[in-house]
Amino acid sequence: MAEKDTVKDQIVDAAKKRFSHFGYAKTTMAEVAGDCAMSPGNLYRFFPGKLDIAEAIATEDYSKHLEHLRKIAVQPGKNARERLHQLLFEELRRTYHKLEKDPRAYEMARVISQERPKFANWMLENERKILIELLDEAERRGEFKMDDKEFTAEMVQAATMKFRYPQLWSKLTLPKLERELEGVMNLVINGLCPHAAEQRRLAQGEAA
Amino acid sequence: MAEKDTVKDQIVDAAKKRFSHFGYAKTTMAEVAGDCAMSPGNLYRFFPGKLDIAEAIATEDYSKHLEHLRKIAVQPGKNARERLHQLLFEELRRTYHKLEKDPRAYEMARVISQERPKFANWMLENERKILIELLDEAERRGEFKMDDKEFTAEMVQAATMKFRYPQLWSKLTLPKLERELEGVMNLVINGLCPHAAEQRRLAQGEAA
DNA sequence: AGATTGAACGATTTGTTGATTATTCAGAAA
DNA sequence: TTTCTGAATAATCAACAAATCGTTCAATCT
Repeated sequence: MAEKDTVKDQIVDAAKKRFSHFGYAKTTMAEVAGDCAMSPGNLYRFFPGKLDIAEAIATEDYSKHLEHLRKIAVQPGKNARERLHQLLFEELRRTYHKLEKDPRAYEMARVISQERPKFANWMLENERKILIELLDEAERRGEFKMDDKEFTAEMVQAATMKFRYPQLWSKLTLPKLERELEGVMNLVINGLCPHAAEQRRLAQGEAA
Repeated sequence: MAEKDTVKDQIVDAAKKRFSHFGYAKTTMAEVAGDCAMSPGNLYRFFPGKLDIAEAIATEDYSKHLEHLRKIAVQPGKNARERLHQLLFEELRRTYHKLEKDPRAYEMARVISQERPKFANWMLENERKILIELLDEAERRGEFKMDDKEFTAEMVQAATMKFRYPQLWSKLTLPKLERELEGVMNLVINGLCPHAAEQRRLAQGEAA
């Protein structure tokens, strides 16, 4: 089993190099197998298929990102608004830069989310868990107020959908996207209903 | 000029029949011309190209829809929350049903928004104007409170982006989309900040 | 003159072929 | 037995040819 894991890692490493160098479509299983000094057929003892290797790479990469987000969400010395702000902006900037400068990453993101819709869903769920923790703590501290935290987290994600895979949906530049995300975030936090003016001023003062 | 308009209408009518029957890609300019008892070349005295005929059809259809939305937005005897609710839901249901049951409509929507990004933008702008009027009146009546109405309208649109061309972005069913839109709308109206409880209860009571 | 045509042109699509590639599996190696 | 191989297979892709179609415009008609 430990043996298997190191072989899997070897395959993932070889594939990672090929994919990022030549792209997903342009690297063949035979090449990856060759890099690992094994036959193409043998790859299938470790992965069900080519896409699963790509998924393993994406999972590994994404897990690191998740760690990062988790740290942001529990950052001490910052209020919930600030942490939510940083969380959403980190998400936007990461995917924007990743897909912007790296056509290989873009290709892999497209293929995986096309062929494995479950994967995109799994990412959303993971982030929602972090979001729920943040909301939960914020409510305990009296910063936010909501009925159902799970549902609210889902709605925050729905409202910020546009900023998740920005270049799949619009051709907006990063500054414009950031301006919009800022606006949507304020809308979601403050709402349209008129309420205590000091609360609003307080919150906006802190965000700056 | 009046002459030209009736010929244009004739062309649009013929194209509308063909497009909805056989699809945009599968109907040729020669066929449309034949239906109008004219030569293919003559079509170009009335429209710059095939896409522009499709755009004319879409514009005509969309204008009716806009009228409908406008009526909803100024509906007497309903508060701003209710009218905003109906506005957003009407938008969701229309596009959902239109694209759901009619693959031809889906094809045309895809082609136009792909080749004429300006058109999708124009639709957004038109709806934003309605939204701004609604927000403006709501603020005057003290129902909503915001800094910049234009910007807020833009943000409401950004937050509800997911529900605009629902099937281009997700495979969710209409009931699930409606549930989400309901949630996002409440979030946008009430916000996350805690505020007067009676306001929240009042608003939710009215929405039901 | 202005309006209209339809053949001509270039771009796009379609159909076909051959090659490449992911995947499988019967058997060889360990 | 268990691990691995590599040829066989079926699916996909690439390249090329033929056909189709959107668009133009010189010629024709009114």
